[in-house]
Amino acid sequence: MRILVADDDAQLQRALRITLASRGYDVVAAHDGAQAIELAASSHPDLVLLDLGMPQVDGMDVIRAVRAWSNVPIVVLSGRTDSAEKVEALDAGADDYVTKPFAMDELLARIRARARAVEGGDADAATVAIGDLVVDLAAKTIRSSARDGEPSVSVHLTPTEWRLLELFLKNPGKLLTRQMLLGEVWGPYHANDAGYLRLYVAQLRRKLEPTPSEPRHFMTAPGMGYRFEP
Amino acid sequence: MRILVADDDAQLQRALRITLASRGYDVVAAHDGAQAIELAASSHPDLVLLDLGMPQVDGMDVIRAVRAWSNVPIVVLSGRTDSAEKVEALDAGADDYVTKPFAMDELLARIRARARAVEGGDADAATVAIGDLVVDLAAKTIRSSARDGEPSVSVHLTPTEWRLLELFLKNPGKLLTRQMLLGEVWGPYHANDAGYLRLYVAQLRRKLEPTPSEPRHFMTAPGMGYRFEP
DNA sequence: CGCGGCCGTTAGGGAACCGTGAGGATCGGC
DNA sequence: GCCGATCCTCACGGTTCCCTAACGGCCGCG
Repeated sequence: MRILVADDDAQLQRALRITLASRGYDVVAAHDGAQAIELAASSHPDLVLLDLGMPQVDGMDVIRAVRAWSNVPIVVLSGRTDSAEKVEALDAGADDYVTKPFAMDELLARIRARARAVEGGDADAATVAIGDLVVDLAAKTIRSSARDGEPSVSVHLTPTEWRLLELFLKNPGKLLTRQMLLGEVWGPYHANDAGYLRLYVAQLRRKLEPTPSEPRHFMTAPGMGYRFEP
Repeated sequence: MRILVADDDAQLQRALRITLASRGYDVVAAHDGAQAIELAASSHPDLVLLDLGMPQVDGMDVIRAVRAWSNVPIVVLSGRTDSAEKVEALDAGADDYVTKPFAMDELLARIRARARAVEGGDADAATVAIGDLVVDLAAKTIRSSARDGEPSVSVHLTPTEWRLLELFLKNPGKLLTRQMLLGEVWGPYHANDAGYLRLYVAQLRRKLEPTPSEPRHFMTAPGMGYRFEP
């Protein structure tokens, strides 16, 4: 998820960059309108965070220029609170409008809301790569990434396998105890049946690992549980 | 363009209804949360305007209930200005959040922004090819593409079959859960009647698949739902 | 060296799920 | 009032999935 941050205020620019990066976003920075238009085209961001009050090129022109060739979500930041400018920006193609000063957690929530819309429309987001396979949690599909002319072979997983895989992908690198895995997948009353886990982890390895006998992604932590390594 | 207005304040409700109707929108009114959930399913609105401060059913529960089966844009109205509630509503699935009192022209601009996203999605799926057939969602017609001098044989679908097909075509490649399909087509209270789905998916296959016994486009995902492959 | 615990693997039965056909109930047009 | 279209109910095979059970390999320990 790449976000283009266009703001001429160096201090705010820096704060946004740090905050967004810490949330796992990939941040591209622009310091004036012309640069914003250029980077919106060259860096293919998934979302644009745009300050209207930039020098030289009017922020409104940036919106119109970007909308001429792209449907990327645009979230506007502005110090102006009068509704006239809000209406103008939104009708020019902006998707949301936040007035400064703003609460950072609200801005992040609005960004998440726009990002959610992108994932719903395009299927290219929300995918996780694991080895040569591409996993799309929303669409529940697994396809082999394009290699050596091999046509995209799709892998089929059962509902229980999906629930287990989802837990692994959402906690990369972290140790997942048997108790936690069993509780999340089979409910709190089966927290002692370790047999289920061995079976379904084996199935995931057989379907997703290049060499199931020597797992590289679904590692076992003896006596404790399992760990997923991207 | 149909808008569901859910607000218990009769005066504001009336003002919104008149203003929206004068802008050419088709307005459906709900006066409490339970009615909002019901109408969101039965009237198939293109956008929901939701007041969080309604009695009996919490507005947040309305968001979650609707989001369980529908992706319709939700614009929240609320008197609360603290960012915590904004974050909660947006993360629950709301697309925008406007605090009262608000400027009417700003609200209308935000509604236009959300409506724009909906129409953009529709425009792409004007005509979809599926096998040898060409589906026109806007005109509600299906004809066989030109082949071997065969005159264009048209396929007839019932209203329910159209609603189901529309969902499939708008989410190509994605898994559609039973809950989502049943909620969108038959409303949230029939979310457990899986028999409907089997029957109507079978009808779509019989009418649209070259060999209904071995479907290539309407694939079933056992235990989860169905998937449309173009 | 024998033993027991832990993990991985395989096979099979029972249950849930899905596809299909026939038939009744409801609604609108003529 | 008749009739066709549409929607829903019900029951019956076939398939898929989940769980149980058992067996073999690896390791640490007495």
